[in-house]
Amino acid sequence: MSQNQFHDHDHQGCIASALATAEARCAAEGLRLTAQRKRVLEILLEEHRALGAYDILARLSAEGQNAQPPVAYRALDFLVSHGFAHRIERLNAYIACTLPNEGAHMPAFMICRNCDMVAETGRPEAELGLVSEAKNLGFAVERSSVELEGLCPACREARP
Amino acid sequence: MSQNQFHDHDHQGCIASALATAEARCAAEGLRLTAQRKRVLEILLEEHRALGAYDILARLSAEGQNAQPPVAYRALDFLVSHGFAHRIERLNAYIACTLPNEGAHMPAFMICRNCDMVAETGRPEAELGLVSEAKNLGFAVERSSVELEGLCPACREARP
DNA sequence: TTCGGTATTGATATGTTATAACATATCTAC
DNA sequence: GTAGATATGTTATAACATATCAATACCGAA
Ligand SMILES: [Zn+2]
Ligand SMILES: [Zn+2]
Ligand SMILES: [Zn+2]
Ligand SMILES: [Zn+2]
Repeated sequence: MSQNQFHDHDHQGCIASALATAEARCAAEGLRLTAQRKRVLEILLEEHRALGAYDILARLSAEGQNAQPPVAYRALDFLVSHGFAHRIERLNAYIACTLPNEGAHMPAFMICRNCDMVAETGRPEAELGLVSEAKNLGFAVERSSVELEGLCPACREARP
Repeated sequence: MSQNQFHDHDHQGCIASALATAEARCAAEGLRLTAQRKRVLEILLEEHRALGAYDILARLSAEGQNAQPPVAYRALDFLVSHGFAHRIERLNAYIACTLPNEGAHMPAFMICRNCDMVAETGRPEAELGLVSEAKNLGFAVERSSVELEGLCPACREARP
């Protein structure tokens, strides 16, 4: 994969590699990547955008499944809790992790307000600063949600 | 106000000063801090916790107003868009700004998962790092949401 | 292999958060 | 006072998420 999801990249390879990683990690860790969970991950991987649970349900329904809300939420819970996907709080939506090899990590997201694209950044040095800043105040960070909203490179050029 | 909201402080003064600041800024900027907006801000200021729109509606109803959802959301939109309150994405809830003098700013929040207290930190150096990191990727940050979840000082001591 | 516990799925109902749409009231400027 | 803009009242509905319980699939131990 190229530097980040805002730039052109071999997206079929991007999907295949994420799926392969998920299968390998599940096998290694004794997790069950069932058909439903895998299908939801595939749906998330199709685009570098965040999908709502009901978007996923709509896709499943289009494939003939009569999927009800718990179906999507259960699969998403599995994927999120094991680090194969993330929840974007600002959008009430979900996106496949682009760094599933790293296991649990503290991602940061850039959300384009124009085209809805979402890119995940790797290990933002900055975040370590935040965590230690919190520690100085006596607060023990367990999870973080860092989401930046703005214009992606393509949309910046299109409407400067 | 003391260093942050996790520690004891003169909360009546905390409320009064935030209200005074809001009134002053609205006067200076030609904004209308109407009775409803002011009341919602007062409700938010009562505690250093985030309240959902429907929590606010319940308080308004308890005071005799038959307030419907748009009443809360409109007041919250006003308060948030002018920097008197913030939305906590992770909680789908709202909290009064503790730094209303600074006008628009990029806050970071620490959310205690045990007691639901929320503290706002001032100008986290770290965040500047995130923004410049995004810039390097060609992404123009316009808004940010930085929310840390964990245990506040009091809850850390209570259950170590 | 069969049993029994655990994890997953199916299905229905409900809870929670947020906005659309349109009417009415209030304020401000002319 | 009238007109335009802003704010509020009111109803309905969209969008997001979970509770509950029954049925089935899976997996290791007897
Ligand atoms: Zn890709
Ligand atoms: Zn874009
Ligand atoms: Zn206070
Ligand atoms: Zn606490």
